[in-house]
Amino acid sequence: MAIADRKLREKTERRQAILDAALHLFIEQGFEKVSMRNIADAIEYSPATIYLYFKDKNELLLDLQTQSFKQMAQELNAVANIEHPAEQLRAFGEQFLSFAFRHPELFELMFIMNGPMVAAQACAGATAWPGGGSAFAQVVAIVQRGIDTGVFRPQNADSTALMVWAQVHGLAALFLRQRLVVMPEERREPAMHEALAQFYDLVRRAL
Amino acid sequence: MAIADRKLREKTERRQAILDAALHLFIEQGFEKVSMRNIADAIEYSPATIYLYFKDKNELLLDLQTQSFKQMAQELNAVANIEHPAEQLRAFGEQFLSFAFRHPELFELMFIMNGPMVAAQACAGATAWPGGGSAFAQVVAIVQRGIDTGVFRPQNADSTALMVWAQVHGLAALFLRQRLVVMPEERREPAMHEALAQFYDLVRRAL
DNA sequence: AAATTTAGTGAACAGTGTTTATTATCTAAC
DNA sequence: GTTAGATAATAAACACTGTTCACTAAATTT
Repeated sequence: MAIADRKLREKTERRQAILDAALHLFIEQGFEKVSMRNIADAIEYSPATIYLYFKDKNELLLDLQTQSFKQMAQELNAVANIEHPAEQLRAFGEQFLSFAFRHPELFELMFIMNGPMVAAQACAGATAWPGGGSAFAQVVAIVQRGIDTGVFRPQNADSTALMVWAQVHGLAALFLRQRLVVMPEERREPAMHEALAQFYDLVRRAL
Repeated sequence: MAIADRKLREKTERRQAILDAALHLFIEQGFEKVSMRNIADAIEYSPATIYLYFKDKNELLLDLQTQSFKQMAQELNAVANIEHPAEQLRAFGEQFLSFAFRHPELFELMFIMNGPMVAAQACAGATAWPGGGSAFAQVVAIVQRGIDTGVFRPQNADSTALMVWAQVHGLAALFLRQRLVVMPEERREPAMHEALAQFYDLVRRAL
């Protein structure tokens, strides 16, 4: 069935073309300023065509979110070979922040926007979130290794990982959502990195 | 000029009536499902009337945000009389989380939404954010007192305060934005409180 | 009593996400 | 090779959104 194969291939190609165009627009102009019609214009199709490939806008966003998580996972692999767990956590945090700064729109999609999560919970059961799941598992693994090797004191690895995740997410989210206007412009980025350094100092001293 | 006084009073009263109606709707139905027309319906005025009292929707949101910060400040006063700085920080964190859980819409308005910050930066200079400013100052004050009394090791109080703020904000934001679906439903709230407890354990041991 | 300021509105504009009836095209069976 | 049927794409519409503006009616001042 060569014809059916080609049809399927073309279908997934067009689907990916829509995703690519959408991501481009979102990154360039931000999520608030890009509509389904804009995306349709960019790929030179009718708006209704997009709905042949995606149930709705949220599903499109979820697909982009999953792609973004893959990209982040790839970038976070840079910390995979650091032996000391505390040092590895520190590197992870800085890599995470760096990702958030270099790709603010992707960060928003992955950790702030509601749309993709609505789609995730609609399509799968209440517990399935492929992208975020593996990202969090990465943190849990680092913490667990720290506990297993006796570097960290015994603890619930998942709540410790949550503490780490909340710390880095909190810093990035407060900054990207303009909540650091409480401090003078020139102090914002330095204070973030100092806060992160202090946090990992606490981890190294007392975890 | 008794008439002018009455007019001014009526004007601010109607303005507050709009804010009250809007807040009610937002809390009940969420920000995404409430439009300017819905608010106008609730107060039995035309949509255009709202624009006689607010420049645009963002300005209305900013006013509600400022009110919300006042409410939170009031609730956070419960921790004002705790002597030990580390214990005070812990109580602050739990009070903060409690507020976020009891008033998820207000939390969203204060710490996540873009709209109010757009209005804030439009009406004032790039550094004015009355609501958030005093909230953050409260954390800085606790930390500073800890440093001054020799309980905490000397540090930049603002970056330490940022670390604390990011921790509690991160936990609340991840939860409220459905990012804790990575763990089983029954673990989510417990893991949050464990993470917070671990964080303040680190603070007590090593700050 | 007339002129003027003020408060409020209906209707419109340009945009949004989404659905549906309709058309054109490409595939499969006779 | 022609006809019946699946597939792909669309134009047009629906019910919304935030916002503006010409216009009316009432209250105040002269």
